[in-house]
Amino acid sequence: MINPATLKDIARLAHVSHTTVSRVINNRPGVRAATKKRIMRLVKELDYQPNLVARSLVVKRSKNLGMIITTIRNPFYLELAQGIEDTARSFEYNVILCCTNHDLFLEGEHIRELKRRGVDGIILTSAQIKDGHVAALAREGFPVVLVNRRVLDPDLSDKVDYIGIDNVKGGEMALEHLLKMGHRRIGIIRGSLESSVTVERMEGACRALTRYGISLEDDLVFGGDYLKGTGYEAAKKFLSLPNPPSAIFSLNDYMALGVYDALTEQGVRVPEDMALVGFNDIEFASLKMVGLSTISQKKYTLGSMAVRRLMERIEGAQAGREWILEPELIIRRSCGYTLAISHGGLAPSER
Amino acid sequence: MINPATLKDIARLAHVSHTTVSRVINNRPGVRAATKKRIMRLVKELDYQPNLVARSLVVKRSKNLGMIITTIRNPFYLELAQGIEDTARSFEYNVILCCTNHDLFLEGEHIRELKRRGVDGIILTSAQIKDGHVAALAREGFPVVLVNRRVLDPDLSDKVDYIGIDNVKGGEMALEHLLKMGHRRIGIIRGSLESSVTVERMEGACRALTRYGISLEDDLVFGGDYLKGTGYEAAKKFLSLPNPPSAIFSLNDYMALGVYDALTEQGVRVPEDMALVGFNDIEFASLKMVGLSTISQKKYTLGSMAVRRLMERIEGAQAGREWILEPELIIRRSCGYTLAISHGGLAPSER
DNA sequence: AATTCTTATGTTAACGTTAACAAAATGATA
DNA sequence: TATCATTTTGTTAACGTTAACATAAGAATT
Repeated sequence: MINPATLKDIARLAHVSHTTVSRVINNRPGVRAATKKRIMRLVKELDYQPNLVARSLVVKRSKNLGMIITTIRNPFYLELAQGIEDTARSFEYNVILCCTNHDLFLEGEHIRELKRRGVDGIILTSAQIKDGHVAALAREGFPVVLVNRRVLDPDLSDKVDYIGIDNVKGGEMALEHLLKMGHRRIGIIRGSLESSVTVERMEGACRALTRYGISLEDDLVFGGDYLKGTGYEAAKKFLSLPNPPSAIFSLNDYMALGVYDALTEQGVRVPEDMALVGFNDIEFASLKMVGLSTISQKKYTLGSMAVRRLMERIEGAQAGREWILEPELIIRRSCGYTLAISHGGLAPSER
Repeated sequence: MINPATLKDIARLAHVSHTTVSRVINNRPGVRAATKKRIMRLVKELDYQPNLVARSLVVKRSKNLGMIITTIRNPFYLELAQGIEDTARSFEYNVILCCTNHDLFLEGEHIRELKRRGVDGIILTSAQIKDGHVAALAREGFPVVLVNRRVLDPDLSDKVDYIGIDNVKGGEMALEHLLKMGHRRIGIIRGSLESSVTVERMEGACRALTRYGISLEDDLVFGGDYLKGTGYEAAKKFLSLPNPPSAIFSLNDYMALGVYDALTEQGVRVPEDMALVGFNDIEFASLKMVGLSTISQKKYTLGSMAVRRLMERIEGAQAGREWILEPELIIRRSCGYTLAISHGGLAPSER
């Protein structure tokens, strides 16, 4: 591997100082046209590529940002990541990918590493409700933007940015929809309580239940980790109940995949024998053969907005803003609504 | 944001030279225990974090690697990416994520950018059969490892590393399986011919066809881009044929999703009315409600091996090796095999 | 032609590390 | 106690840039 040409190499060949070359490279004014041309020719000829690590060192900007997500396996993060990557590139930023695998310790390690690497900012989607790492970053004013999950700490609200959707409303919409269709025993599958998303969606679900005068039954709530396996186990447990639910609300779509697996295995039909509503609207949900009703959020937009906001922060903007997008109920087959309609009517409560 | 402590800060406070501090940080021998302890205490106290960009500049190693993929939307790359990320971290490497969106120009841009950033090596999954960017990297001896897709250029075979599976065999297995089950008109959906994967899998498919004395019909081959939409269009086209195929081989699973969409839309049952075999075994394929028969490859392993090999290359190993893993036929519902079995027999040709 | 203003270029230092070498301090040996 | 070997520490330069300031060369004004 040949050593790439440096500013000084070009300077020597062009009989100018390296500063002049630097000026040309960054096309700053104050260089005679002839000199500029001579230098440019050499730049082309030697295929000069500026050494960004050297530049980073002096300008104290790496044009790198860190993206911390729990696991890339969850398709939800795909679209988010795409929004982040695309938008970052449009700002000439590169993205360093970090997965925490739901491990708070690893999150800390990654943050430390990213700071050592001199990233200009971090987009973090793995925040926990009480998250010391995020708190520390926020307090020192390091540019972070939380996406999807947030920290719930009033002290921090003016020190950290957040972009997400109204999860309470989303949870409420999902449950309300099932309740409207006449379901009264509804199984709820949630992920970790350390995620604000869980708390908020549960809160929404409870609101809807309360409005219908129903209280949350312990047996009908299954807690896990937002991965497919949790959905599978939850569904199996629900089915084994003496009085199983007639509908399931899975707090994310990825777990709903597991629900489908368990139901298919036991010959339980969706939506005839069991209605199902998910959350996030991952690509899978929209497949015709699946038709998972779900609460949709604009994942790409979320990622894109997060990067844009991060850029503002890097440019010095004050922290402490938040953007809450609207969730949307997407009705497909799995909730049974379309079926009810085509059978010429809704459940009793709707008539 | 407070400026982080530097070596010199610590040196000043510890009344030693910064070199001594550097020695302690990198725990090199030749520092008195007492001095070391004094420095260590300060390191802890000030929460000193070495500036990796400064270090990179002098040691000429960034401990960063670039991962270039076509699009993170294709679930195939998820698992691959995970293998890469996990393994990279185990070597204390960070991964810079780059998506080409199937654009060769963008691939070039990314490579250039990564080199400017001083990555130690690149893992590239977006190679085209004739790929000038890869060729250039290979010729200058830059550490690259190709995964999944390769360049087909005899001049380069001793200059570039490749890790993939035997796609010819995979294609052959898929088609042979369908042929064995009695199918004689088989629609084939392929992605871009610029990908070696396409050429190889097609080659395998043809071999199987030839063995059965069948020639490839133009109408039964649909070319696209390995994304879902292609599968959808292809299936619709096949169905509109005066004499539609009885089976479809989709060269990847992601397109098979589109096939399902089209078939479901038109009320064509899988596998009763149309058998279907995919390739890659993405998570979706294994869902019980889907049961997509497919050719499996160990995606995580591929990624992991690629990183390990890249590390060897960075340490100076000679280029020019390749690893070809074995594909595996995964029989699920969509190919109709299990159905045939349960009906007490196979298609005529198998009896 | 001398003076001022402007434009073009150069010199030097800095960024935070590591590396090569030099020097000082310590311990062992005579 | 002087000498040498060894251990510990320090000095300086380098990595490839940009930034601040200084200087030189031209052009414009008197």
